[in-house]
Amino acid sequence: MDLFVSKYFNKIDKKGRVSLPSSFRNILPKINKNEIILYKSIKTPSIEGCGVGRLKEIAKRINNLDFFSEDYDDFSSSIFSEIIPTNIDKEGRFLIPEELKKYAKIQNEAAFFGQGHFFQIWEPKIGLNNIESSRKRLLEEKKSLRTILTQQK
Amino acid sequence: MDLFVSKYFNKIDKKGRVSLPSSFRNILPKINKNEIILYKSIKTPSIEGCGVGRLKEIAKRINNLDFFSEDYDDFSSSIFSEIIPTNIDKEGRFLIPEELKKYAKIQNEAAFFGQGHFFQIWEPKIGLNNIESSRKRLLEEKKSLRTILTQQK
DNA sequence: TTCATACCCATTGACGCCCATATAATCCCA
DNA sequence: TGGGATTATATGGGCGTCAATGGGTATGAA
Repeated sequence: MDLFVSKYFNKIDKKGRVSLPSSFRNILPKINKNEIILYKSIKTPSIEGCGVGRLKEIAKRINNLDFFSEDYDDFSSSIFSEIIPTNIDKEGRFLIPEELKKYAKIQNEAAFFGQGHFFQIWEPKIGLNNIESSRKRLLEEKKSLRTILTQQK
Repeated sequence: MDLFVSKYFNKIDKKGRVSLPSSFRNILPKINKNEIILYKSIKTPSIEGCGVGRLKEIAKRINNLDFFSEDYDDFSSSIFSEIIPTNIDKEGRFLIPEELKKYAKIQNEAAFFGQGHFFQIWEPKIGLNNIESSRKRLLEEKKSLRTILTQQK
């Protein structure tokens, strides 16, 4: 499995350390296997993270936006300048920067949600509520959900 | 036969392990033959499962959506975070995650129902009742299998 | 010095791997 | 073709390993 999937709830210890779920660690490329990048989610009060390789993908997507649009400026400045490279220790733990912790209202426990090519870190209750709302929105638009889930190649 | 078909009733042992029916195991691709993915059924109190190949298809489709759209967020959080990859041991057994067991009210025995490209896991009595009601609904609405099978899209 | 962080070591519980057995299915040969 | 022998499947249990977590200490920057 080479995608970030599933949910994990890990504790943050006195020193501020938290384990990146083992299955997430295994997805990181062997080179840079002890580094992830973190940044504020644009649309939600959560932290997003991924391996360093993913950064290039994001850059490409932004670059495809119209260079003179407001979106371009907005994304470009809100993403790149906000990115925080972070090291993972030998036990697979890392420190969540204070600013990001505050942004996501995280205190003693962090919820890790797989999102395919990246993952999110939430305050557990807020995160679960958000998943609930996303799911409701999708179910209301049954047609698109069916298309994605049931299409055969 | 490369489809999940038929019904099986297997016991869950003290450690929580249950055998994936042999005929289901044989359908899994040789690569990834010891991994399945599980998730809550959207419409019924049951667990659905399939091989990892199917997930990659879905991931590809989601990734093709507009990266900055709400749909993208909704799909990725409702689908990827709900998916639970699970390993199958050498004897062909796996663990049903607690959360899913609770969702499907499964305790000591699990019913496996083939559904073609995926399968469902039910609490045996609930599952059998569901089949019964489905059958009744079909009869009451006087739909014949023939009607359904010959319908054009 | 003081604070922050990385490294090292320890603990606990869960899980994977291995081996064993019973029952069922299949095979094979006289 | 009958019946013993082999194989497959479902199931049970021991035990080592790993993931998550906690804490001590060294290192380095302010």
